[in-house]
Amino acid sequence: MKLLKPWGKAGGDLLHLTVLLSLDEAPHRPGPWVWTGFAPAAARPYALSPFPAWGSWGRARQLHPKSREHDPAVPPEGHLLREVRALGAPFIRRTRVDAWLVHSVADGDADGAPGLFGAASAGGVGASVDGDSHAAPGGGGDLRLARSSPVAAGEEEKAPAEPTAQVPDAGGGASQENDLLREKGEAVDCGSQHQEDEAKASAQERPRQQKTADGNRAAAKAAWEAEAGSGSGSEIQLNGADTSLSLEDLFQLLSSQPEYSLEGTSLEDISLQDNISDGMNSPAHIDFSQALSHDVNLHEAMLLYPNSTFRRDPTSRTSQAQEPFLQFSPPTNPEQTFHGTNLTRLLPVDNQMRNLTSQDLLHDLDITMFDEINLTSLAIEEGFNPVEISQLFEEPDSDSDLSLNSSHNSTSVSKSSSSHSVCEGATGSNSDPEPLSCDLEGAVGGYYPEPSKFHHTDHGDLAFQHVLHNHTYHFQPCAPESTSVPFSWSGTSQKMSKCTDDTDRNLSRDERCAKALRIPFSVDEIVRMPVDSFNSMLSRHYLTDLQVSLIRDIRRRGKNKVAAQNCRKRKLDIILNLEDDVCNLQAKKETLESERAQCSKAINMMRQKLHDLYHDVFSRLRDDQGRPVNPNQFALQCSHDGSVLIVPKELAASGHKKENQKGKRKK
DNA sequence: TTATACTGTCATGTT
DNA sequence: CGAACATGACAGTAT
Repeated sequence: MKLLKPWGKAGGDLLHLTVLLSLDEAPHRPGPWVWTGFAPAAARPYALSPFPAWGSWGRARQLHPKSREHDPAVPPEGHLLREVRALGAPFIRRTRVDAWLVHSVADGDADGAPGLFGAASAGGVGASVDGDSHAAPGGGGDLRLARSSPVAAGEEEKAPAEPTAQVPDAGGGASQENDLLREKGEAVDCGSQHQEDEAKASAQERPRQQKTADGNRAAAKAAWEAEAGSGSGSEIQLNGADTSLSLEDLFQLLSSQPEYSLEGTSLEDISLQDNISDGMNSPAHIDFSQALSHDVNLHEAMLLYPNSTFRRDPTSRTSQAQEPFLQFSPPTNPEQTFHGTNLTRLLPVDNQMRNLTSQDLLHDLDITMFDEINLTSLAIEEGFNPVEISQLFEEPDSDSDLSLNSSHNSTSVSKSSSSHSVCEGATGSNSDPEPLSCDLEGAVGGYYPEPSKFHHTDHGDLAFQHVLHNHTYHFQPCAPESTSVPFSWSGTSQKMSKCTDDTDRNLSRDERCAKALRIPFSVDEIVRMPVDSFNSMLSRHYLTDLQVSLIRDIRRRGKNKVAAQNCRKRKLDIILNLEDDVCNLQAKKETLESERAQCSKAINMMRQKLHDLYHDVFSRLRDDQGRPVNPNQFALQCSHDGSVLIVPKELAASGHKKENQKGKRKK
């Protein structure tokens, strides 16, 4: 059994609620085993096993996006839910994440290695359903799958015997799943192993939980458990003995589709409303059906204010989300917040209690967003424009852009070991995330045609240092060298931020390097300029060696880039032409073969006609005595003057030989 | 996770 | 001889 992990671009992507499939590869039970989960929107096109090796289903296969649209076998992106429906509702309803988790833990995943969505957790998307909760420092992920797993796993085995512990409708699905598990020999393994792991997990985790969970949270949790345990008020009783709303349960709920109403219990009726959004004003409750069908961002749902509606605008979301955090003092230790150790502290107390389950869920979903939110909230308190900060945070190139657009005292020099070019490093670490450790000494110390453009703002540096002093922001994702490169925060920050976003986002490495070294020509000019103009240009301007070197490198690389493009285009053309030639030749061959067949057919027809005519003539011939001529003894022979003679076959044969000999002699 | 396509870059040879 | 060009190979990224 394999779980399809979400992958793809994690950074900055909003978490969308979608369905993730996994395939059951058991050879004796072909067909898909469907699991559900969360995935970044970017993973959706691949949610149907893009790699044939991953499953026997093989319906969807990896195709280049260009070719995918031509392949009817690959379902369009928007049809995933329909595909899931087509696979059968019971499997969808009976999603079991914990079973996999048990295996994962047993395989050594308990140390916090990426689990179901652990891989994405590092990038911030999909971070965790699994839990990273295992590894969440400080026990932030105190709501673990494993917590409900033992019961779930036990239930996995006991499901047929304890149908009451299931969702009213889940009995059928449970039995089917149990059957599947038994066939795979995993159910027992799941159960036993799961309980062992649960014992370990609970032993390790609970003290941490007790340390980290604040009183409100504990109270809320207790209240919830009491309520759920009593079975009253909860329209869906999840996982029997363990009455807490686990992630797995949420998985089930969220991944189920509203039309599969869980035996008459639609998602809208699910007690999640009572427990997740109960604390909020009622209009803000999460509409899971909408979420499922419209990819509503879960964070939006979580952060909804009573009078808010689902918004997709990140800006509005940011500004909206920051409000609750304003009520709190900034965490004294940013690390604590950035790693999501106690995110609930960022929420108001009342919401904290009410959003317990959603907090737990969403904490695991995307820590990155919380990082962003924390940063934003902190920045607000520092008097910075949250939008700018958000942009900086989101901007993958913000490091380079910042260092490029602001004045610098110095930066590290990074020269290529293989050449004299500056800003090397793209080869090893391509484009955007590249450190861009350009040598700016020449830029700072050299002469520039437009020195007025440069404004060094000491107070800006001080402002940033102030920020660094108070909050050690971790810009590593976007600014590995930011600590050594002070930049202007104030005054020009707005302009800078705008410039960063609007103009630098799509700059190539050479363009950014050229900008960094204040080279007064565009990259396009440098590359396309004729060599004479280029040389005269270099001589006309006072340029440092570094600038000249960079310019020549830019020109060389630009030329070579164009050459490579042309070369590839040419190669592609050649290949296409060859393919065309092959097609043409094949068509020609087929044509010739058909012509040949037609000729053979015509020849045969002619031969048959001649044969018939020959016999017809003979049948009409009579000798002197009026008897028919025997065609075995005589033959018809055409003379040169057109007359037809009847000759004995022996003479005709000798006559043919003589003619053939004459013909050969003539030749 | 793996396969594939694309792209930029470098080294090297050719024009 | 140097510049431009062509191309194989490699690495990184996107899908």
